[in-house]
Amino acid sequence: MKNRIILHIDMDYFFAQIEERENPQFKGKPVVVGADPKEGKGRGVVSTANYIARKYGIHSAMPISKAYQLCPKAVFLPVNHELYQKVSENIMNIVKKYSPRFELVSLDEAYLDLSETVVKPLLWQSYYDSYKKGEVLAKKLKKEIFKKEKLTSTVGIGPNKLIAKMASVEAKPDGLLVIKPNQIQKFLNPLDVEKIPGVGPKTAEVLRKLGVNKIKELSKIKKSKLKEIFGKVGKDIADKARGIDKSEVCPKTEVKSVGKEHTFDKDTRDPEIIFPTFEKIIKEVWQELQRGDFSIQGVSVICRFQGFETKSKQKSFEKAKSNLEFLEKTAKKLLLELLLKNQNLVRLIGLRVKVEE
DNA sequence: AAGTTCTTATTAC
DNA sequence: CTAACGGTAATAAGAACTT
Repeated sequence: MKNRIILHIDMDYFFAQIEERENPQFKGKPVVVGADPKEGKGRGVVSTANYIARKYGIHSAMPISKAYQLCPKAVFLPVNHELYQKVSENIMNIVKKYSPRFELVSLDEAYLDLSETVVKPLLWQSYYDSYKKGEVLAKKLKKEIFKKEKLTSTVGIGPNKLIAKMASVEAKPDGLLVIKPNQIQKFLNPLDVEKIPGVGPKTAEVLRKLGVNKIKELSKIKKSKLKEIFGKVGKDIADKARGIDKSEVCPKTEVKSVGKEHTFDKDTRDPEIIFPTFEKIIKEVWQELQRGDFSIQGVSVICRFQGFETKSKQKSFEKAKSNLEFLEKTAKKLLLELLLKNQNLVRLIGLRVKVEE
């Protein structure tokens, strides 16, 4: 299908909005969902903050200690994953009804390919008429979700996943933004390069040093030049700056690795803390592996030390293994090697298993 | 020299 | 005082190693 219409839906400040819904007494107050702030000594990060909290400068992924500094009187709540999972299922069951071409991105995000739904049925209509139909559909979807779940969402619509996603980001909260093919450049040009999915802080910093801040400037750089600087992703970035994205809605990717990690309350070197924690991690990863018919192709152990220096050690196997004793033996050996080579205090330990099938 | 494995970095939600 | 930074997963690049 050449001319597609893709919809991206993103729930507004999802975790925090659910908490507001469940606890009306929080309405009007700053709400921060994430790690325990522990009077400002917490080690985790903010998962989601409502818009009132954001006015204090609090945002996702911010250290919870900083969030506490910015607004100690905010309502701080732990992540209630079970609840959000359930609400997510309810919502996604609604979203799915609007097109069979459905792709779940995370608990609060999904794509729909509306092409079949909205382009084909009336052959006499133009591709542009279909955008109108898409917009009507989006309004209905938002309304249905709000009626049934009392939660607001934002929808973006465009000719591909990239534009749909970027449109929804610009439109939130409680928004709807439709970008037709002839509006792509106008939409992208004034946005910061970091608005492109795949351009994070590091890439943006390199671009900034080249005097490139806006997507308009980025789109003027030759693809070959970007490829030179950023390698394979440079090519993608060049396409994205021009609004080009051929990726399909749906393909559910198979699991390639399963892992667990844990950050200690304090940096430590105490074997009475480190090893029992690691045993637990191994057991949990093994549990997770049992949920599918996985075989172990490789084991990698991660240690983050004081000062955030992160080291990993891995071992892969020609013929896949599948027994707990082997996993334990290999993982412990790798951890020992890491700890011997690095004498600093340990902040985090983790285990990741490469799997097949 | 080529192919595989290991290590680190970056990104996203 | 000047940083503070979770957990899970994918992917890419280059180093380090086998063969």
